[in-house]
Amino acid sequence: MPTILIVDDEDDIRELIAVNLMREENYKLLEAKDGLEALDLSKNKKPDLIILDLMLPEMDGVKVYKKLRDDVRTESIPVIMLTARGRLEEKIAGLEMGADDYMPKPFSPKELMLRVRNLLRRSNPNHGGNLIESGPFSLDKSALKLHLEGEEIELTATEFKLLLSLIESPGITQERGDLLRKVWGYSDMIQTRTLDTHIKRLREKLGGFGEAIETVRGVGYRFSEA
Amino acid sequence: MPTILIVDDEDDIRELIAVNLMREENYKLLEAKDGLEALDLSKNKKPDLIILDLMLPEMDGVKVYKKLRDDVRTESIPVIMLTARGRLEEKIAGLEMGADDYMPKPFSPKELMLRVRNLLRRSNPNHGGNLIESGPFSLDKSALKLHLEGEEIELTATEFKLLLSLIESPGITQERGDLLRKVWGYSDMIQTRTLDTHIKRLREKLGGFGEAIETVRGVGYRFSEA
DNA sequence: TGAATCCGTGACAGTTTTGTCACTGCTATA
DNA sequence: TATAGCAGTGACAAAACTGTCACGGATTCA
Repeated sequence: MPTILIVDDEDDIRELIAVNLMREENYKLLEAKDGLEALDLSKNKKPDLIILDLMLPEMDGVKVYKKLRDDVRTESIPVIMLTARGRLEEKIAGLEMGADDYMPKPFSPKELMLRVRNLLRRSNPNHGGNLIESGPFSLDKSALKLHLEGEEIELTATEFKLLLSLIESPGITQERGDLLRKVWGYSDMIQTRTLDTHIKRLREKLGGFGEAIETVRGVGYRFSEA
Repeated sequence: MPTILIVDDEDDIRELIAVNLMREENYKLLEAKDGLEALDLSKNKKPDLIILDLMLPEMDGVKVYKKLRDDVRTESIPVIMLTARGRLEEKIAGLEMGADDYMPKPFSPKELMLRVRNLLRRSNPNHGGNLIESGPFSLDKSALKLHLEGEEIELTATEFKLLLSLIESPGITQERGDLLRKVWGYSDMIQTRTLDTHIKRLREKLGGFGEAIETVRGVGYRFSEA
């Protein structure tokens, strides 16, 4: 759950952004009205992303940005700059400073969402090693959940381990004994129907994508990325 | 569960190794009596580690080793060479060829175990991104288990997610709301005793190490690596 | 085609997990 | 020291999870 810091002196703009961010994703928000507050929050709460209006009272956005970049605690946080349309010099200044992205005002909330999502993905690839992806499948090892085409699918602990075992070796047939060992810790006991039952439950939860788990008769199962 | 290929023409040595490997760890074993069989198995079953006796009928171990290294499918598999004591020329030849380790015969099973474990750890660091370690804690994201000072501790799905959340930000205090969001997906509902109860259960399972989860009164909890 | 295997499936009961609650104990502050 | 707020704890019932089994369908091979 990434934390996003919104820095703008206009209440309604902060509100607009906040509402749109909260709608689609599970973000945590921080807000700041001026540069000093922004710098303070950035150091103490360390957001994953900053949305920074360049027009600020007291200390302008460019100054804030430079101060952020000068501190080891904040230098790597990606920043999206908000700038009034047509103020080209600001835009150029922003890009030259190495800003990660900028948005001219007035902006489309949808577009902002997309940029936020992209930047977060870029700066935090793989969700800290907790995401394993294969085709449309995205397994979250920290939440024990599966994301499949935008849908979030709850898995039980056993289902999760089983799917992870399969998905970690795409295209490779895993013998029944292997899977029983990996998931259940069984050392022998091949003559059990437990594996089949759990495969069935998994396939059910995967809906149409259940076919990604292929049966290899007499051997075991294989995950094939679509 | 790593696969280990034992290559030796003497039945009793293979047996000796097998028995010792199986005793302490959860390895899967393959066995080969001669060089041809070894090469065949290496390509088709792809072991994570090979224990190779240099004295083999037909094709000697050095030749087998060279062939392994010449094939992209097997070149990165670590090899432990077994060599008769005092045959210094073999020892040197082995090391020069880039062998990963060697053991003079007769060898101590215990020592062999240690070398196996070390090599596997070295060649497969982090268990493929599934291990997260902090002090004596080692969380296995694929098995949903905790290893603590050699002991294996079973965790429920909720306990696992909670401990992972804490352990991923060592030293950082996480607010009650944050943890509730991360682990349970609650968006508000701070006034619940659920978190406390699960913290208690976790601490119990951690035994003496339960103190690693510190209470920050009025705020939340913090994991501190010992 | 027929026999033998192997796999898919639905039902079910035992077990484990889970969240809640009431109560107790602790800590900070005045 | 008194008080209020917060955290720890044990018990409990509901819910979820899990493994097993019997049966039926599918596949392989002779």
